[in-house]
Amino acid sequence: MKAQRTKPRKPETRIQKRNHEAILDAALEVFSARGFRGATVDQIAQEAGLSKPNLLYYFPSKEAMHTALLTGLLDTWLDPLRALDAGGEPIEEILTYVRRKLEMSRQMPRESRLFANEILQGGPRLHGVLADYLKPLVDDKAGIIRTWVEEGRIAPVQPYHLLFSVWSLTQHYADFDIQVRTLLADVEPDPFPEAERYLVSLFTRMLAPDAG
Amino acid sequence: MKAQRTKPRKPETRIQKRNHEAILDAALEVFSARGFRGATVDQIAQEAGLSKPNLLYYFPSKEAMHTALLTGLLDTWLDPLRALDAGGEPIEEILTYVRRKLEMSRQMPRESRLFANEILQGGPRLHGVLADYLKPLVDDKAGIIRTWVEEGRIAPVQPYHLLFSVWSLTQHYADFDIQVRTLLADVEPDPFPEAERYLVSLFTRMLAPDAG
DNA sequence: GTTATGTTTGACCAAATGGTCAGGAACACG
DNA sequence: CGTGTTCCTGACCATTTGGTCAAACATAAC
Repeated sequence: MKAQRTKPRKPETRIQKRNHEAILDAALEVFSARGFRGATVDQIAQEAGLSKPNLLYYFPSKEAMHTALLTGLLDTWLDPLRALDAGGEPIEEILTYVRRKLEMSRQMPRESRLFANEILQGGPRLHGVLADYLKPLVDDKAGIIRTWVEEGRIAPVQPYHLLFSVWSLTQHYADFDIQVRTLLADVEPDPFPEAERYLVSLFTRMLAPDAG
Repeated sequence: MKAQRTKPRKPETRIQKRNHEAILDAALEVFSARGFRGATVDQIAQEAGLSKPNLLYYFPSKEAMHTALLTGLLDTWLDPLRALDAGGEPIEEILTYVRRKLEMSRQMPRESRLFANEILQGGPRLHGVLADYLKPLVDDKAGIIRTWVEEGRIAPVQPYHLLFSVWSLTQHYADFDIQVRTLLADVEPDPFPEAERYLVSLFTRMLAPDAG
């Protein structure tokens, strides 16, 4: 009790704030490009412009940096899904979701690859989050989609697989960026404009409710 | 000349064949689960039931095992695409392609993850293959699809993005297996039957040529 | 059986890597 | 200023890891 009197959480110093941010940004850069095991603390330190012992002054371990990244970014990552509104016009809602996810693949490819790397390896550092945090959200949104189907406002689809398809189609442009760009090298320098057209068309056609 | 007289490639011993296979299978298991950097030679050795020095008797380095895997599996991996036939019925050809790719995700998830891991990291050990080997094939098949579009036999789509969508949608079920199974835990124990129905429906609706 | 070839391993090495620590430098604050 | 706190670093350590090697062991062929 008395021990708790002194401020339990000291506010961050100016320097702490700057360095925490620099480190997390560097860690995102390196982890997303090489995976957890493939990244070295030295690489992160160099990317952040700090010394290795200095990194470990701010984070107790490599693992801690990784965890801080995953948990810190998950919210942002799921924002577009959270915005899916049961009260909106179904097809427009889903198209907006697709557009926002694609935009995130364009603007935040490192985050996409960070999660992809993690899940690819069986998500050892993510299992809990998947089941406890992601699943309830997905169950909720899948329920919304099921309702839309039952009301005949979109074509009949399995809601979970619809969500999977949005994820895979949009994140593909971040996660497999090199492949996409290699194959499109002499066709389109920037894949995203055409990707948006393609995906909007795909979901529009697939979801259009059966006439009659 | 004279030096070449003695058989340039000795035929594989019985033991060599057995161990080469055991090692490559073990390497596939470990590399696909942990990535190149995350895999250790010891793990592969244990998985193969051999000692580490013994592995390195059959392959000169960890890198060599990885390369042998990638190049050896690429052909199999691209078989379904190669089978896409310009002379077939367009939508049926594409649906067959989708089904075969999905079947490969089910039967060969390790191979899928191996490639995914590699491309995710910028494909340092795959760049050449992508440009020299995959690209010509994809250019060819994209040409077929473009022709189908021009002939009005399928709805207008950007051929490359159509191929990307087949890849991402099908491989998602192998690469993100844990996520898929976690989210579907209390819905469907085996995601694949429903996945096939969903994907067939998706591509059927999207590709149906415009009436009139 | 002898010999040549192919196979296996324990012991070992150098480099890389995550992490520690004692002490020094910079800073905040009275 | 001076002093307590925060910040930073060079040197160091233990472990892991890819790879080597000499010598032992198995196998096939004559």
